[in-house]
Amino acid sequence: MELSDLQVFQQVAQCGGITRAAEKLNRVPSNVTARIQKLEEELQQLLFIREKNRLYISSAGHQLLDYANQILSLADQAKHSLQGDKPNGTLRIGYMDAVAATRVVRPLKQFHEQFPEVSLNVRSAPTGLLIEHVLEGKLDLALVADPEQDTRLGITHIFDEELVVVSSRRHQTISSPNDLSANPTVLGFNYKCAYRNRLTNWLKHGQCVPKVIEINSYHTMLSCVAAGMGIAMVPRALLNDYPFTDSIQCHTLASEWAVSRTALIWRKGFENPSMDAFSKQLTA
Amino acid sequence: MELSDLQVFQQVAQCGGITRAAEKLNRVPSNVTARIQKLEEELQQLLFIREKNRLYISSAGHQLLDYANQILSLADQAKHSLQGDKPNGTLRIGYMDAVAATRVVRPLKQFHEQFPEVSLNVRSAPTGLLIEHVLEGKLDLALVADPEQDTRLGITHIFDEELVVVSSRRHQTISSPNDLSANPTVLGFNYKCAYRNRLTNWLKHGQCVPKVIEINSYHTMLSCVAAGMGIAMVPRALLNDYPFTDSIQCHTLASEWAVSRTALIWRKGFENPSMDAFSKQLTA
DNA sequence: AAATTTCATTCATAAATAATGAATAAATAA
DNA sequence: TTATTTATTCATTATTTATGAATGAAATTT
Repeated sequence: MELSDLQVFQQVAQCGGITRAAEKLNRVPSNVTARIQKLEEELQQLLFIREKNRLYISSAGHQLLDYANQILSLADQAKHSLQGDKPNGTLRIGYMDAVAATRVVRPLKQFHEQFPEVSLNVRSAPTGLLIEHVLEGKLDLALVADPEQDTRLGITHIFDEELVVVSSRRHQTISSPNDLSANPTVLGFNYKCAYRNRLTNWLKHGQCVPKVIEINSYHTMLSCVAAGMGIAMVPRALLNDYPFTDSIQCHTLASEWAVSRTALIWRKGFENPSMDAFSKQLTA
Repeated sequence: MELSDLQVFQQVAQCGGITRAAEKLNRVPSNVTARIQKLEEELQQLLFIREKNRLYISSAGHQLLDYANQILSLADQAKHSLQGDKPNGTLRIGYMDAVAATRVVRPLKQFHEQFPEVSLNVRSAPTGLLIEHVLEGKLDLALVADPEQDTRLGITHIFDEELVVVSSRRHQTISSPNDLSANPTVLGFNYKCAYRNRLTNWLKHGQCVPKVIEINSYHTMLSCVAAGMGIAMVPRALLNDYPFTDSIQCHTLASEWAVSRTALIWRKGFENPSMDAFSKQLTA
C-alpha cells in the first residue's frame, strides 16, 4: 500500500469510475484497474462492487476511503509545511544565560505575537554547548558569544556586550591581572562558557594561574563575589538586574578585552522560514 | 513521497543511522541512502545533517518525522481495521417500517451493547429499495420481506410474519377478494413495498382492480383505515403497538397468503466481522 | 602509529514494478 | 440494429527500486 495507490483509489471512489479517475490522474484506465486490484489483493478485501460494467464502492471501500482521505491530507500538510515559505512548525532557540533576561525576552515575545502558529522551544546553555547543538541539529538558532569562523555555520553579529570584572567591595581596584594574586579564585560557568574562558585567558595572559569554581547561575555567582569568594566576568548590562550591586565592585577592562560580540548562529544550508523570521526580528 | 519512503525515513531517524536502519528493514544500506536522497530531492530539504560519516536529524527532518509517524500509524490502523476479524467500523442496516418497532429494536440494542465500537447507521425503507441498496453497496445488511433468490445476494430467513387485512369496524368480514367491490381502495406504502404488492396481487388474483393510495406511514395508514378510507395489509404483530385497534377490523387470510418470510440479506462476497456478528445476533 | 572496523556513499547491474496501448467483452444509448 | 461507454486482460515497454562491489573518511583497536 503506497500513497499513490491511495490517491488512485480515492479518485476512483470520488469519480465513481475507472475511466473518469484515469482521466483526472493522467493515467490510462488499465493502470487504474491494476492498482485497485493490487490494493484489493493486498488487503484481501473487495473495495468495489462490480455490477454491469459499473463500480460501486463497497463497505470495505468506504472504510478505506475514510483512512485514505486522512492519510493523503496529512501527507499534503507535510509537504506544504516543509516547502512553504511561511514560518511554521517548531523553532528551537538557545542562548547564553548572560543574555536570557536582558536581551532575549523582548524579541521572543514579539516573534510569538507575530507568528503564534510557530511553537517555540527555548533553552539556555553555555556558548560551547550551543555551538555543538547547532552543529548537530539539536538547535535551529543560538545566541552565542564570539563564535569562531566555521564553514558549517552561518553567523550574524547582533550586538556588542561590554564585559566587566566584578569583585567584592573590599577588593582593590583591578585594571590588570597584576592587581590579583598569582592564583586568583575565579567564579565561572562551566568550561564551555565563553565569558569564563575570556576571564581565564586574560589571567593567563597576565601570568596568573586561576583556580576555577564552577557555578552555573549568575545569581549565585554574584552572591559569592559579594561575599569575597573570588572574582568573575559578567556583562555590565546584567548587573542592573541583580540586587547585589551595593556589595560588588565593578572593574572596567582594557577595550581589547572588554567587548564581546554576541552573534546569532545556525547551521548553514538548513535555514527555514521560521529561522529567517526570527533572525529578522533580532536584527531589526 | 510514498509510504515505504516514509517508513525508511522513520527507521533511519529512529536508529540514527543508515546501516542500522537498513538491517532493521532488511534492505541494503545503499538502498536506504538512495531513498533518503530521493525524499530530500522531492521535498527540497535536507532531512539529515551529514557530519563525519554520521547522520543527525535536521529541523526539517524532525518536522517530517512528526508527520511520518502520524501517517504510518494511520496506514497501520487502516490495514488492521480492514483485515481484522473483530467487528469494527460502521455497519449500515436497513429494514422495513413494518418491523422497525416490533422486531429490530431489541437486537439493535443488544448488538450495540456487545460491540459499542461499531458505529451503527440504520434506516427504514420499502423492501424493493432495500434490496437495491444492498446490491449497490449502500447498505451492508437489510431485513426484507420475501426476497427472491438472487445469486448476488446472501439470504437467511429470520422469522415468519403473519399478515392480515385490516378494514374499518363497519366493513363486512373479508375472507376473499369477493367480499370487496370490484375497485377497492387500498392503502399502502410505495410500489417497492412487499406487503402492498402482496395485497394488490391478492386482489388481482380475485379479479379485483385496486385503486392505491400511497401512504408511507403505518400510523397514518391505520388512521385512514379506521376512518373507512380503504383496506390495507399489515403484520398482525404491528397492531399491538397502535392505538386504533378498537375502530379497526382484522381479517385473517388463507394461509398461502398470510405468511410472509422476513429475511436478512447482504451482498455475497462482501461479508465482514460486523455483519457476521449482527447476523448471529439476529438468528440467536 | 598502524591496522582494523564502522559508516555513508557512489556506481554499474539486476530485478521488480508500473505504465502503456491494443484487444475484448458486456452493457447502454442512439 | 449500430455506435458508444465501460471495465478488464494481456503483451510490451518504461521506470523505478534493490543489490553488491568499491570508495573514502572517520573512529576504534591493536
